[in-house]
Amino acid sequence: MPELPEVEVVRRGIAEHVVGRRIEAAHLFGTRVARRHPAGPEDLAERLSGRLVRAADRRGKYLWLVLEDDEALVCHLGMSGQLLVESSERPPRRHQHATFDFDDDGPQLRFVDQRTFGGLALADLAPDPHLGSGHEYGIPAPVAHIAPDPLEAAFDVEVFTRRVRTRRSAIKRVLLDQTSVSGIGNIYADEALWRAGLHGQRAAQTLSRSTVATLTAHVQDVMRAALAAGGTSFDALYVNVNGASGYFDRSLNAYGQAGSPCERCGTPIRREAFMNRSSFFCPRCQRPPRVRT
DNA sequence: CAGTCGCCCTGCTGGC
DNA sequence: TGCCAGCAGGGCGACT
Repeated sequence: MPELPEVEVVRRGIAEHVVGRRIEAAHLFGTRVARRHPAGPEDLAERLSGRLVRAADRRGKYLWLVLEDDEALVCHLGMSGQLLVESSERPPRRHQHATFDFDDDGPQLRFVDQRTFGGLALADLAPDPHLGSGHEYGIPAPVAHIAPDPLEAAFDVEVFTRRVRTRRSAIKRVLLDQTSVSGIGNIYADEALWRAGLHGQRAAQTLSRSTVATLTAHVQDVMRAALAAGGTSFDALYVNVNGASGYFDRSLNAYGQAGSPCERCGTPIRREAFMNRSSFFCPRCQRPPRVRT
């Protein structure tokens, strides 16, 4: 399940192996992969051919290839998407939904996605309203609605704190809301909450400024640690651009650890349903609120 | 408008 | 052994 660190690992791979190359031909298989591209897969493939890839950029879990003429190929990996750089001589991958050939003799780029929550679209780039964001080519239109992620220059902890303290919903819900802060999924939400000793169902608006600051720092720390380890992997669905799995999953303290002793206090980690998915937490370090939000 | 919910999809797992 | 329900879950449209 690629979240921010995993997507960043993929972005770095694209920057190294794809940026600076010119697309000779794009091939899209099926219609679902281009469902966010209103003009359809044929239009997308046609408009990508001949385009130079100038840069690889990212905000949260959205990744995009900067093309010429202020346009970008926006890519979301969904739950199981992979971008693979490998020879076109190799047999097609199972669940391979797109391939990109370049006008050199190098390997092709492949988009592979088992559960098909991911997708590709061509979009206009517009200047980022966030000051000094570091996104020199701008932000694609389909990404404009999400908030900066915790690892980018445009992220403002003051803005995020104000947002949290006006929200009537549970803090975990706010962490997962990409319009409040982007890049956090179920795994890193649970990990950051565990590190902060906060239960995910605590009402966001009851948290003090310093508690939000601490939580934010834990989000940043756990993501940096995952990034340093090359991303998290569980079932080999996540593979980086060269096909190598990450290994940060060995360091998870909460997510997926139901029944295992908490690293801090030894109490068994508990799993509970929340928002139609699972939450993992230590019932001693992360006291549930009296009134659940 | 803030908040919440259900659906999209495939493969693996566990229970009977 | 085989079958099927349940689970994994990001994002978005459709509601209240």
